[in-house]
Amino acid sequence: MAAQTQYEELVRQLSAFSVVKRDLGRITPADCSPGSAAVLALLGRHGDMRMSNLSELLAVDMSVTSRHVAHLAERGWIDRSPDPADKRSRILRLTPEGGAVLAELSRRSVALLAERLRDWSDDEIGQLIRLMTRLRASFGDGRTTPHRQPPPQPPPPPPLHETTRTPA
Amino acid sequence: MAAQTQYEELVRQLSAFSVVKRDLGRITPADCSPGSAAVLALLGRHGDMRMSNLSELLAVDMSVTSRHVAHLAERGWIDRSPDPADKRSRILRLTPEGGAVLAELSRRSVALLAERLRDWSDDEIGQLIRLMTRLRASFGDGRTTPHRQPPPQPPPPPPLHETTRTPA
DNA sequence: TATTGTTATACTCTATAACTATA
DNA sequence: TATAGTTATAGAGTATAACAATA
Repeated sequence: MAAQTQYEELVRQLSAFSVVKRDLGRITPADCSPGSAAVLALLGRHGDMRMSNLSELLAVDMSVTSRHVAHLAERGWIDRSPDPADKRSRILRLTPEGGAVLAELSRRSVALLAERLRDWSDDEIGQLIRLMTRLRASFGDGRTTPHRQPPPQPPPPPPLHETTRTPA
Repeated sequence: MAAQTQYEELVRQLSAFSVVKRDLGRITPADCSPGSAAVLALLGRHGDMRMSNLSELLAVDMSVTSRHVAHLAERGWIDRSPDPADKRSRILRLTPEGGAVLAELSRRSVALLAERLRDWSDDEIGQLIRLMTRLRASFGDGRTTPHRQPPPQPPPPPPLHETTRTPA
């Protein structure tokens, strides 16, 4: 059980943390909002999936996911094919064009982080990732989510879809 | 220099981290948005200050601060008195009513965190706070310019344009 | 001329609710 | 009846730009 001061400090850090996200969100390519970028990244990382699955990974309502996906589909960056097993569902898939956008996106964010985290050691970054992952699990789990994931496991970068990953 | 995989994983964590903030933002008292709550917390923590100072602590544009502050002032939770030393400035001060709201706010957020972080040790929480603080510093500090920097990039013209979603 | 703060405007993200089409 | 997904609407956060008052 932590001290109250610690909790209040954590609240403060969380409250002010948006600045990091905002900064990172500025590098998205034209016509690709940070929200859409997150969709591309998840599709590149986990491969094809359904709306509901994506929605869960994004931890937002499906209506939100739907809009981001529609935006990307309009630009030809992802594909929505009907699920033969359930005609209500649609399978989302990154297109080659979407893969290119994702690659550029990835390049830019890695470049930004490499510059910002110049002074960080691998171990420190690893610790931060681990703790953030765990915090998300502590929050996202016990509530709205009808689905539990084995939490403290930053999913290893899974296989990318064909033309997706930045080769660099 | 960290591995690219680490950077990409960190991007993923940052992208998904909003869920924690959203969850925490749900506990604010009536008429007090998360943004306004942050203002109350900073005034309670640092004492009286000017708009510009508050704006810097919040790490948002002063126009944003101005709106939050106006909201709180309308409710009598903070006070805006003219600065005798500089008539352009206004000194912000928490009122007793504002202090009460802040106390309730604090109570609720601490309660929420205590529940969510049931399994965390003091040390782990301390580490998370330390790393988040450092990450914020790495981002917010090096450059006060929240603007696009065309810095060390005289690179091969990528297939995508710079982000210009919110042009002049 | 530069700075402090306010206001108007616009854009993104989000959830809720109503709706459709399947199951 | 319940579920997958879409759309409309509303609320919060933010930045930019134009403006007022003062330095």
